[in-house]
Amino acid sequence: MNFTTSEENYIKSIYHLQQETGTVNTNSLAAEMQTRPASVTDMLKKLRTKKLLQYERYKGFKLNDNGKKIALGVVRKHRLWEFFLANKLGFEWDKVHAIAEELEHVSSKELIERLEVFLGNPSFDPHGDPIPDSNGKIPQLKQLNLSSLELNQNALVSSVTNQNPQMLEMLKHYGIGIGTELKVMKRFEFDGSLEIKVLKKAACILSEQVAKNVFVHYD
Amino acid sequence: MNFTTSEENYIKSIYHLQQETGTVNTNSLAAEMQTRPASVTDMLKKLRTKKLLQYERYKGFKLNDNGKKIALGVVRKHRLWEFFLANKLGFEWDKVHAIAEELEHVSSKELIERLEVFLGNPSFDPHGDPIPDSNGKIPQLKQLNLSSLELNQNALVSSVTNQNPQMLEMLKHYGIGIGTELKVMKRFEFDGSLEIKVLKKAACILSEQVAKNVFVHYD
DNA sequence: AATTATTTTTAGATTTGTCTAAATTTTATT
DNA sequence: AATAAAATTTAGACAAATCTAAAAATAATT
Repeated sequence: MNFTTSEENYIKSIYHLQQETGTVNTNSLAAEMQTRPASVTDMLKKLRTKKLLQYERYKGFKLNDNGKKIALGVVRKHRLWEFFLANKLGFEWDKVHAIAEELEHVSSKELIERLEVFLGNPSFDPHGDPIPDSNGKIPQLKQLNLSSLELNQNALVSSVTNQNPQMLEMLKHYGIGIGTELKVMKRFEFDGSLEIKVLKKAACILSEQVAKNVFVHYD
Repeated sequence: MNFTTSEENYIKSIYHLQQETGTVNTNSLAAEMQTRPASVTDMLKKLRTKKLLQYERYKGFKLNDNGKKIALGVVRKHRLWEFFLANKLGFEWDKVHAIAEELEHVSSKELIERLEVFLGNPSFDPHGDPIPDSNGKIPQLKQLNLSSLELNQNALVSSVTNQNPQMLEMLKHYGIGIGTELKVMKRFEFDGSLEIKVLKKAACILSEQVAKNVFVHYD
Protein backbone atom coordinates (compact mmCIF):
# COMPACT_ATOMS: atom_id res chain seq x y z
CA MET A 1 0.00 0.00 0.00
CA ASN A 2 1.08 3.59 -0.68
CA PHE A 3 0.99 6.49 1.75
CA THR A 4 0.95 10.25 1.34
CA THR A 5 3.65 12.46 2.83
CA SER A 6 1.15 13.61 5.42
CA GLU A 7 0.18 10.08 6.41
CA GLU A 8 3.83 9.09 6.69
CA ASN A 9 4.55 12.05 8.95
CA TYR A 10 1.68 11.16 11.26
CA ILE A 11 2.78 7.51 11.37
CA LYS A 12 6.34 8.50 12.19
CA SER A 13 5.28 10.87 14.98
CA ILE A 14 2.97 8.30 16.53
CA TYR A 15 5.84 5.82 16.43
CA HIS A 16 8.21 8.16 18.25
CA LEU A 17 5.63 9.10 20.87
CA GLN A 18 4.58 5.54 21.62
CA GLN A 19 8.23 4.57 22.07
CA GLU A 20 8.23 6.86 25.09
CA THR A 21 4.74 6.62 26.51
CA GLY A 22 3.41 3.29 25.26
CA THR A 23 0.11 4.77 24.20
CA VAL A 24 -0.50 8.11 22.49
CA ASN A 25 -3.23 10.71 22.95
CA THR A 26 -4.69 13.24 20.54
CA ASN A 27 -3.37 16.42 22.15
CA SER A 28 0.24 15.30 22.45
CA LEU A 29 0.27 14.18 18.82
CA ALA A 30 -1.22 17.54 17.81
CA ALA A 31 1.53 19.32 19.75
CA GLU A 32 4.25 17.12 18.22
CA MET A 33 2.95 17.77 14.69
CA GLN A 34 2.24 21.45 15.23
CA THR A 35 -1.37 21.08 14.20
CA ARG A 36 -4.85 21.09 15.80
CA PRO A 37 -6.40 18.20 17.71
CA ALA A 38 -9.31 18.17 15.25
CA SER A 39 -6.88 17.56 12.39
CA VAL A 40 -5.36 14.68 14.31
CA THR A 41 -8.77 13.08 14.81
CA ASP A 42 -9.43 13.41 11.07
CA MET A 43 -6.16 11.70 10.17
CA LEU A 44 -6.64 8.98 12.77
CA LYS A 45 -9.87 8.03 11.09
CA LYS A 46 -7.95 7.62 7.84
CA LEU A 47 -5.17 5.57 9.38
CA ARG A 48 -7.76 3.41 11.10
CA THR A 49 -9.50 2.51 7.85
CA LYS A 50 -6.05 1.59 6.52
CA LYS A 51 -5.66 -0.84 9.44
CA LEU A 52 -2.54 0.74 10.92
CA LEU A 53 -3.88 1.67 14.34
CA GLN A 54 -5.08 0.18 17.57
CA TYR A 55 -7.63 2.80 18.56
CA GLU A 56 -10.26 3.32 21.23
CA ARG A 57 -12.56 6.32 21.03
CA TYR A 58 -11.70 8.99 23.65
CA LYS A 59 -9.08 6.68 25.18
CA GLY A 60 -5.87 6.59 23.19
CA PHE A 61 -4.17 4.84 20.31
CA LYS A 62 -0.98 3.28 19.03
CA LEU A 63 0.38 1.67 15.89
CA ASN A 64 -0.33 -2.02 15.39
CA ASP A 65 2.27 -4.33 13.80
CA ASN A 66 1.21 -3.15 10.38
CA GLY A 67 1.66 0.49 11.34
CA LYS A 68 4.97 -0.14 13.05
CA LYS A 69 6.32 -1.71 9.89
CA ILE A 70 5.45 1.41 7.92
CA ALA A 71 6.94 3.66 10.61
CA LEU A 72 10.21 1.73 10.64
CA GLY A 73 10.43 2.05 6.86
CA VAL A 74 10.17 5.83 7.11
CA VAL A 75 12.61 6.00 10.02
CA ARG A 76 15.02 3.86 8.02
CA LYS A 77 14.85 6.22 5.04
CA HIS A 78 15.22 9.27 7.25
CA ARG A 79 18.33 7.99 8.99
CA LEU A 80 20.02 6.68 5.84
CA TRP A 81 19.55 10.09 4.21
CA GLU A 82 20.89 11.78 7.34
CA PHE A 83 23.97 9.59 7.11
CA PHE A 84 24.37 10.49 3.45
CA LEU A 85 24.05 14.21 4.12
CA ALA A 86 26.59 14.20 6.95
CA ASN A 87 29.13 11.68 5.68
CA LYS A 88 29.03 12.25 1.93
CA LEU A 89 27.94 15.85 1.52
CA GLY A 90 29.69 17.15 4.63
CA PHE A 91 26.68 18.72 6.37
CA GLU A 92 26.99 19.41 10.08
CA TRP A 93 24.97 16.86 12.04
CA ASP A 94 22.59 19.52 13.34
CA LYS A 95 21.60 20.49 9.76
CA VAL A 96 20.72 17.08 8.39
CA HIS A 97 17.38 16.51 10.12
CA ALA A 98 15.36 19.15 8.28
CA ILE A 99 16.52 18.03 4.84
CA ALA A 100 16.00 14.34 5.62
CA GLU A 101 12.40 15.22 6.52
CA GLU A 102 11.85 15.80 2.81
CA LEU A 103 14.04 13.05 1.40
CA GLU A 104 12.42 10.37 3.57
CA HIS A 105 9.24 10.59 1.49
CA VAL A 106 10.85 9.66 -1.81
CA SER A 107 9.23 6.34 -2.54
CA SER A 108 11.60 4.15 -4.58
CA LYS A 109 12.47 0.95 -2.73
CA GLU A 110 15.45 0.25 -4.97
CA LEU A 111 16.80 3.74 -4.28
CA ILE A 112 17.00 3.05 -0.57
CA GLU A 113 18.53 -0.40 -0.99
CA ARG A 114 21.24 1.00 -3.27
CA LEU A 115 21.79 4.02 -1.04
CA GLU A 116 22.34 1.74 1.92
CA VAL A 117 25.00 -0.26 0.04
CA PHE A 118 26.62 2.93 -1.24
CA LEU A 119 26.90 4.22 2.33
CA GLY A 120 28.50 0.95 3.48
CA ASN A 121 25.50 -0.44 5.41
CA PRO A 122 25.77 1.96 8.34
CA SER A 123 24.14 0.99 11.64
CA PHE A 124 23.78 4.46 13.16
CA ASP A 125 22.89 7.90 11.86
CA PRO A 126 24.90 11.05 12.67
CA HIS A 127 22.90 11.55 15.89
CA GLY A 128 23.80 8.03 16.99
CA ASP A 129 20.30 6.69 16.40
CA PRO A 130 20.12 3.15 15.04
CA ILE A 131 19.12 2.59 11.39
CA PRO A 132 16.51 -0.18 10.95
CA ASP A 133 17.38 -2.77 8.30
CA SER A 134 15.11 -3.56 5.35
CA ASN A 135 13.11 -5.96 7.55
CA GLY A 136 12.58 -3.30 10.21
CA LYS A 137 15.07 -4.84 12.63
CA ILE A 138 16.88 -2.26 14.77
CA PRO A 139 20.51 -2.87 15.75
CA GLN A 140 20.50 -3.02 19.53
CA LEU A 141 23.65 -1.56 20.96
CA LYS A 142 24.81 -1.95 24.55
CA GLN A 143 25.06 1.80 25.01
CA LEU A 144 26.05 3.24 28.33
CA ASN A 145 26.11 6.66 29.81
CA LEU A 146 29.46 8.41 29.85
CA SER A 147 28.87 9.02 33.55
CA SER A 148 28.94 5.32 34.25
CA LEU A 149 31.88 4.36 32.05
CA GLU A 150 34.67 2.74 34.09
CA LEU A 151 38.02 4.53 34.32
CA ASN A 152 40.53 3.98 31.51
CA GLN A 153 38.05 1.99 29.38
CA ASN A 154 38.37 3.13 25.74
CA ALA A 155 34.92 3.75 24.24
CA LEU A 156 33.23 5.33 21.22
CA VAL A 157 30.64 8.08 21.48
CA SER A 158 27.46 6.57 20.06
CA SER A 159 24.86 9.26 20.72
CA VAL A 160 24.16 12.57 22.40
CA THR A 161 20.73 13.41 23.79
CA ASN A 162 19.26 16.76 24.84
CA GLN A 163 20.42 18.71 21.85
CA ASN A 164 20.99 22.03 23.55
CA PRO A 165 22.97 24.13 21.05
CA GLN A 166 25.33 25.48 23.69
CA MET A 167 26.08 22.01 24.97
CA LEU A 168 26.72 20.78 21.44
CA GLU A 169 29.04 23.73 20.88
CA MET A 170 30.95 22.86 24.03
CA LEU A 171 31.29 19.21 22.98
CA LYS A 172 32.41 20.29 19.53
CA HIS A 173 35.02 22.58 21.08
CA TYR A 174 36.45 19.59 22.95
CA GLY A 175 36.40 17.53 19.74
CA ILE A 176 33.67 15.22 21.01
CA GLY A 177 31.05 13.95 18.55
CA ILE A 178 29.49 10.73 17.28
CA GLY A 179 32.30 8.24 16.70
CA THR A 180 34.89 10.01 18.86
CA GLU A 181 37.11 7.57 20.74
CA LEU A 182 37.75 8.54 24.37
CA LYS A 183 38.22 7.34 27.92
CA VAL A 184 37.54 8.65 31.42
CA MET A 185 40.76 9.57 33.27
CA LYS A 186 39.29 10.67 36.57
CA ARG A 187 35.93 11.01 38.27
CA PHE A 188 35.38 13.78 40.86
CA GLU A 189 32.78 12.32 43.18
CA PHE A 190 31.88 15.60 44.89
CA ASP A 191 30.16 17.03 41.80
CA GLY A 192 30.24 14.10 39.35
CA SER A 193 32.43 15.89 36.83
CA LEU A 194 34.76 13.85 34.65
CA GLU A 195 38.20 14.32 33.21
CA ILE A 196 38.00 12.98 29.66
CA LYS A 197 40.85 12.02 27.35
CA VAL A 198 39.94 12.21 23.68
CA LEU A 199 42.43 10.13 21.73
CA LYS A 200 45.20 12.33 20.30
CA LYS A 201 43.97 15.38 22.18
CA ALA A 202 44.63 17.01 25.55
CA ALA A 203 42.39 16.01 28.45
CA CYS A 204 39.26 18.05 29.21
CA ILE A 205 36.65 18.19 31.95
CA LEU A 206 32.90 17.68 31.55
CA SER A 207 30.30 18.42 34.20
CA GLU A 208 28.07 15.56 35.28
CA GLN A 209 25.13 17.33 33.68
CA VAL A 210 26.79 17.19 30.28
CA ALA A 211 28.22 13.70 30.75
CA LYS A 212 24.74 12.32 31.38
CA ASN A 213 23.73 13.32 27.86
CA VAL A 214 26.60 11.52 26.21
CA PHE A 215 26.33 7.81 25.49
CA VAL A 216 29.22 5.56 24.56
CA HIS A 217 29.82 1.92 23.76
CA TYR A 218 32.71 -0.48 23.36
CA ASP A 219 33.09 -4.02 22.09
CA MET B 1 9.05 32.47 -3.64
CA ASN B 2 8.18 28.82 -3.03
CA PHE B 3 6.40 26.44 -5.38
CA THR B 4 4.43 23.24 -4.90
CA THR B 5 5.44 19.98 -6.55
CA SER B 6 2.51 20.37 -8.91
CA GLU B 7 3.48 23.90 -9.89
CA GLU B 8 7.07 22.83 -10.46
CA ASN B 9 5.95 19.98 -12.70
CA TYR B 10 3.83 22.30 -14.82
CA ILE B 11 6.66 24.83 -15.08
CA LYS B 12 9.11 22.13 -16.12
CA SER B 13 6.77 20.74 -18.77
CA ILE B 14 6.05 24.18 -20.21
CA TYR B 15 9.79 24.77 -20.37
CA HIS B 16 10.44 21.57 -22.30
CA LEU B 17 7.57 22.18 -24.71
CA GLN B 18 8.52 25.78 -25.45
CA GLN B 19 12.09 24.69 -26.16
CA GLU B 20 10.69 22.81 -29.14
CA THR B 21 7.75 24.88 -30.31
CA GLY B 22 8.46 28.38 -29.04
CA THR B 23 4.95 28.84 -27.72
CA VAL B 24 2.80 26.27 -25.90
CA ASN B 25 -0.91 25.51 -26.11
CA THR B 26 -3.31 24.06 -23.56
CA ASN B 27 -3.97 20.71 -25.20
CA SER B 28 -0.35 19.78 -25.77
CA LEU B 29 0.51 20.63 -22.18
CA ALA B 30 -2.44 18.55 -21.01
CA ALA B 31 -1.18 15.63 -23.10
CA GLU B 32 2.37 16.03 -21.80
CA MET B 33 1.19 16.09 -18.19
CA GLN B 34 -1.42 13.34 -18.60
CA THR B 35 -4.20 15.55 -17.34
CA ARG B 36 -7.26 17.43 -18.68
CA PRO B 37 -7.19 20.73 -20.54
CA ALA B 38 -9.44 22.24 -17.88
CA SER B 39 -6.88 21.41 -15.21
CA VAL B 40 -4.21 23.08 -17.29
CA THR B 41 -6.28 26.24 -17.58
CA ASP B 42 -6.72 26.25 -13.80
CA MET B 43 -3.02 25.94 -13.16
CA LEU B 44 -2.17 28.57 -15.77
CA LYS B 45 -4.30 31.04 -13.87
CA LYS B 46 -2.23 30.31 -10.77
CA LEU B 47 1.11 30.63 -12.56
CA ARG B 48 -0.08 33.88 -14.14
CA THR B 49 -0.85 35.47 -10.78
CA LYS B 50 2.65 34.42 -9.72
CA LYS B 51 4.06 36.33 -12.70
CA LEU B 52 5.76 33.39 -14.37
CA LEU B 53 3.88 33.38 -17.67
CA GLN B 54 3.43 35.34 -20.81
CA TYR B 55 -0.17 34.47 -21.59
CA GLU B 56 -2.87 35.46 -24.05
CA ARG B 57 -6.38 34.12 -23.67
CA TYR B 58 -7.25 31.46 -26.28
CA LYS B 59 -3.90 32.07 -28.01
CA GLY B 60 -1.02 30.40 -26.24
CA PHE B 61 1.55 30.94 -23.52
CA LYS B 62 5.17 30.58 -22.51
CA LEU B 63 7.39 31.17 -19.51
CA ASN B 64 8.75 34.67 -19.03
CA ASP B 65 12.28 35.24 -17.68
CA ASN B 66 11.02 34.70 -14.17
CA GLY B 67 9.41 31.40 -15.09
CA LYS B 68 12.43 30.24 -17.05
CA LYS B 69 14.62 30.81 -14.02
CA ILE B 70 12.39 28.55 -11.94
CA ALA B 71 12.28 25.92 -14.68
CA LEU B 72 16.04 25.85 -14.99
CA GLY B 73 16.34 25.37 -11.24
CA VAL B 74 14.11 22.29 -11.40
CA VAL B 75 15.89 20.93 -14.49
CA ARG B 76 19.19 21.44 -12.71
CA LYS B 77 18.04 19.48 -9.69
CA HIS B 78 16.58 16.73 -11.86
CA ARG B 79 19.77 16.23 -13.83
CA LEU B 80 22.12 16.38 -10.85
CA TRP B 81 20.05 13.69 -9.13
CA GLU B 82 20.09 11.61 -12.32
CA PHE B 83 23.85 11.85 -12.35
CA PHE B 84 24.00 10.80 -8.72
CA LEU B 85 21.72 7.82 -9.29
CA ALA B 86 23.68 6.57 -12.29
CA ASN B 87 27.24 7.36 -11.24
CA LYS B 88 27.13 6.85 -7.50
CA LEU B 89 24.35 4.33 -6.93
CA GLY B 90 24.94 2.38 -10.14
CA PHE B 91 21.44 2.66 -11.63
CA GLU B 92 21.07 1.99 -15.35
CA TRP B 93 20.55 5.27 -17.19
CA ASP B 94 17.02 4.29 -18.27
CA LYS B 95 15.95 3.88 -14.60
CA VAL B 96 17.08 7.22 -13.24
CA HIS B 97 14.42 9.50 -14.72
CA ALA B 98 11.45 8.26 -12.70
CA ILE B 99 13.27 8.53 -9.37
CA ALA B 100 14.70 11.95 -10.20
CA GLU B 101 11.12 13.11 -10.81
CA GLU B 102 10.63 12.84 -7.06
CA LEU B 103 14.03 13.99 -5.87
CA GLU B 104 13.90 17.16 -7.97
CA HIS B 105 11.24 18.61 -5.65
CA VAL B 106 13.33 18.49 -2.49
CA SER B 107 13.75 22.14 -1.72
CA SER B 108 17.05 22.73 0.09
CA LYS B 109 19.34 25.03 -1.88
CA GLU B 110 22.39 24.02 0.13
CA LEU B 111 21.67 20.36 -0.59
CA ILE B 112 21.93 20.92 -4.31
CA GLU B 113 25.07 23.04 -4.07
CA ARG B 114 26.79 20.38 -1.97
CA LEU B 115 25.53 17.57 -4.17
CA GLU B 116 26.98 19.29 -7.21
CA VAL B 117 30.41 19.56 -5.57
CA PHE B 118 30.20 15.95 -4.34
CA LEU B 119 29.51 14.80 -7.90
CA GLY B 120 32.48 16.77 -9.23
CA ASN B 121 30.55 19.57 -10.97
CA PRO B 122 29.29 17.45 -13.84
CA SER B 123 28.19 19.20 -17.04
CA PHE B 124 25.95 16.46 -18.46
CA ASP B 125 23.49 13.97 -17.02
CA PRO B 126 23.49 10.25 -17.93
CA HIS B 127 21.30 10.96 -20.99
CA GLY B 128 23.84 13.51 -22.21
CA ASP B 129 21.60 16.47 -21.39
CA PRO B 130 23.40 19.55 -20.08
CA ILE B 131 23.11 20.46 -16.38
CA PRO B 132 22.37 24.17 -15.82
CA ASP B 133 24.67 25.87 -13.28
CA SER B 134 23.37 27.66 -10.18
CA ASN B 135 22.76 30.82 -12.26
CA GLY B 136 20.74 28.89 -14.82
CA LYS B 137 23.44 28.95 -17.43
CA ILE B 138 23.49 25.86 -19.64
CA PRO B 139 26.83 24.55 -20.88
CA GLN B 140 26.62 24.86 -24.64
CA LEU B 141 28.45 22.06 -26.27
CA LYS B 142 29.45 21.95 -29.89
CA GLN B 143 27.70 18.65 -30.32
CA LEU B 144 27.65 17.04 -33.69
CA ASN B 145 25.91 14.10 -35.20
CA LEU B 146 27.95 10.93 -35.42
CA SER B 147 26.95 10.81 -39.09
CA SER B 148 28.82 14.01 -39.77
CA LEU B 149 31.96 13.32 -37.74
CA GLU B 150 35.07 13.40 -39.93
CA LEU B 151 37.07 10.22 -40.37
CA ASN B 152 39.66 9.33 -37.70
CA GLN B 153 38.62 12.23 -35.43
CA ASN B 154 38.51 10.97 -31.83
CA ALA B 155 35.29 12.08 -30.13
CA LEU B 156 33.19 11.43 -27.02
CA VAL B 157 29.57 10.35 -27.14
CA SER B 158 27.64 13.19 -25.50
CA SER B 159 24.02 12.16 -26.00
CA VAL B 160 21.67 9.70 -27.65
CA THR B 161 18.22 10.74 -28.82
CA ASN B 162 15.23 8.59 -29.79
CA GLN B 163 15.43 6.21 -26.89
CA ASN B 164 14.18 3.13 -28.64
CA PRO B 165 14.97 0.24 -26.28
CA GLN B 166 16.18 -2.01 -29.08
CA MET B 167 18.49 0.66 -30.41
CA LEU B 168 19.86 1.27 -26.91
CA GLU B 169 20.42 -2.45 -26.51
CA MET B 170 22.35 -2.52 -29.76
CA LEU B 171 24.52 0.42 -28.72
CA LYS B 172 25.11 -1.19 -25.34
CA HIS B 173 26.17 -4.40 -27.07
CA TYR B 174 28.79 -2.47 -28.99
CA GLY B 175 29.93 -0.76 -25.79
CA ILE B 176 28.66 2.63 -26.86
CA GLY B 177 27.15 4.94 -24.24
CA ILE B 178 27.46 8.46 -22.87
CA GLY B 179 31.15 9.21 -22.46
CA THR B 180 32.41 6.47 -24.78
CA GLU B 181 35.45 7.55 -26.80
CA LEU B 182 35.33 6.52 -30.43
CA LYS B 183 36.15 7.45 -34.00
CA VAL B 184 34.75 6.78 -37.47
CA MET B 185 36.99 4.46 -39.51
CA LYS B 186 35.01 4.35 -42.73
CA ARG B 187 31.83 5.76 -44.23
CA PHE B 188 29.87 3.72 -46.79
CA GLU B 189 28.21 6.35 -48.93
CA PHE B 190 25.72 4.01 -50.61
CA ASP B 191 23.67 3.53 -47.40
CA GLY B 192 25.32 5.94 -44.99
CA SER B 193 26.46 3.22 -42.60
CA LEU B 194 29.60 3.76 -40.55
CA GLU B 195 32.42 1.59 -39.32
CA ILE B 196 33.11 2.72 -35.77
CA LYS B 197 36.14 2.08 -33.64
CA VAL B 198 35.46 2.24 -29.91
CA LEU B 199 38.75 2.72 -28.11
CA LYS B 200 40.14 -0.59 -26.85
CA LYS B 201 37.45 -2.57 -28.68
CA ALA B 202 37.03 -4.19 -32.07
CA ALA B 203 35.44 -2.14 -34.84
CA CYS B 204 31.69 -2.32 -35.42
CA ILE B 205 29.21 -1.07 -37.98
CA LEU B 206 26.25 1.23 -37.36
CA SER B 207 23.48 1.99 -39.85
CA GLU B 208 22.91 5.60 -40.78
CA GLN B 209 19.55 5.48 -39.00
CA VAL B 210 21.26 4.65 -35.72
CA ALA B 211 24.21 6.98 -36.26
CA LYS B 212 21.83 9.92 -36.67
CA ASN B 213 20.65 9.45 -33.11
CA VAL B 214 24.12 9.53 -31.62
CA PHE B 215 25.78 12.85 -30.87
CA VAL B 216 29.43 13.34 -30.13
CA HIS B 217 31.81 16.16 -29.34
CA TYR B 218 35.53 16.82 -29.10
CA ASP B 219 37.67 19.65 -27.82
C1' DA C 1 -22.26 13.42 43.72
C1' DA C 2 -22.32 17.61 41.37
C1' DT C 3 -19.75 20.85 39.05
C1' DT C 4 -15.81 22.36 36.55
C1' DA C 5 -12.05 21.60 33.52
C1' DT C 6 -9.82 19.00 30.05
C1' DT C 7 -9.72 16.08 26.21
C1' DT C 8 -11.63 14.41 22.13
C1' DT C 9 -14.77 14.35 18.52
C1' DT C 10 -18.16 16.24 15.21
C1' DA C 11 -20.01 19.62 11.99
C1' DG C 12 -19.17 22.62 8.69
C1' DA C 13 -15.86 25.76 6.11
C1' DT C 14 -11.47 26.51 3.34
C1' DT C 15 -7.58 25.63 0.10
C1' DT C 16 -5.29 23.01 -3.49
C1' DG C 17 -5.48 20.39 -7.37
C1' DT C 18 -8.21 17.85 -9.92
C1' DC C 19 -12.44 16.47 -12.68
C1' DT C 20 -16.90 16.61 -16.00
C1' DA C 21 -19.98 18.98 -18.68
C1' DA C 22 -21.27 22.96 -20.87
C1' DA C 23 -20.25 27.42 -22.89
C1' DT C 24 -17.23 30.30 -25.53
C1' DT C 25 -13.74 31.47 -28.86
C1' DT C 26 -10.90 30.38 -32.67
C1' DT C 27 -9.87 27.70 -36.79
C1' DA C 28 -11.11 24.88 -40.73
C1' DT C 29 -14.32 23.42 -44.26
C1' DT C 30 -17.97 23.32 -47.21
C1' DA D 1 -19.82 33.71 -45.43
C1' DA D 2 -22.02 30.21 -42.94
C1' DT D 3 -21.39 26.17 -40.64
C1' DA D 4 -18.77 22.48 -38.55
C1' DA D 5 -14.84 21.16 -35.87
C1' DA D 6 -11.35 21.91 -32.61
C1' DA D 7 -9.35 24.31 -28.82
C1' DT D 8 -9.96 26.79 -24.68
C1' DT D 9 -12.23 28.48 -20.83
C1' DT D 10 -15.87 28.68 -17.25
C1' DA D 11 -19.01 26.75 -13.86
C1' DG D 12 -19.70 23.70 -10.55
C1' DA D 13 -18.32 19.37 -8.08
C1' DC D 14 -15.06 16.40 -5.45
C1' DA D 15 -11.21 14.44 -2.48
C1' DA D 16 -7.43 15.48 0.66
C1' DA D 17 -5.80 17.89 4.44
C1' DT D 18 -6.44 21.36 7.11
C1' DC D 19 -9.03 24.81 10.17
C1' DT D 20 -12.66 27.04 13.75
C1' DA D 21 -16.34 26.63 16.73
C1' DA D 22 -19.31 23.87 19.16
C1' DA D 23 -20.78 19.49 21.15
C1' DA D 24 -19.80 15.25 23.66
C1' DA D 25 -17.18 12.34 26.65
C1' DT D 26 -13.93 11.75 30.27
C1' DA D 27 -11.21 13.32 34.25
C1' DA D 28 -10.48 16.34 38.20
C1' DT D 29 -12.13 19.13 42.00
C1' DT D 30 -14.88 20.93 45.27
